[in-house]
Amino acid sequence: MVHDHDDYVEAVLALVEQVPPGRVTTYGAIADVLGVGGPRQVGAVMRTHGAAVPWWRVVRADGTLPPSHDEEAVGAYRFEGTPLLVRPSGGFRIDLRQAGWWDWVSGAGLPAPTSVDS
DNA sequence: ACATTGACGGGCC
DNA sequence: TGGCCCGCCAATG
Repeated sequence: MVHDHDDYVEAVLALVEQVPPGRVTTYGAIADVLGVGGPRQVGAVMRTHGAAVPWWRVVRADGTLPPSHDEEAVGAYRFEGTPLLVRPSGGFRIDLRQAGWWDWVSGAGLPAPTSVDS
């Protein structure tokens, strides 16, 4: 049960740890699974406790990179073979269509964000 | 109690 | 695709 602050933090980190290499999830998806709070709360947790988990596997809903440390994140993506979409503008973003992960062990049931489809 | 802020999201143009 | 605006939710000053 996610009642107090500490439990919430642990719940978030636990979900992030389940995301396998080469795949990513979003702040919103995590908030969705937890059923409480919102994407911003998840972001707040990652800001302070993200270092303890593979934070680069948590991106924004549009596939853009998590703020800061994008250099490190890119290295990790190349190493893990995370599907990326290169943009003419020079940057890139995660290809959520392929790398998206919302299939938590039996967190079950909670539907994937509709924004993820084609 | 009110205003501001943020590792966010979605609708619109 | 990209930028802008508004809604969200909790923490802070």
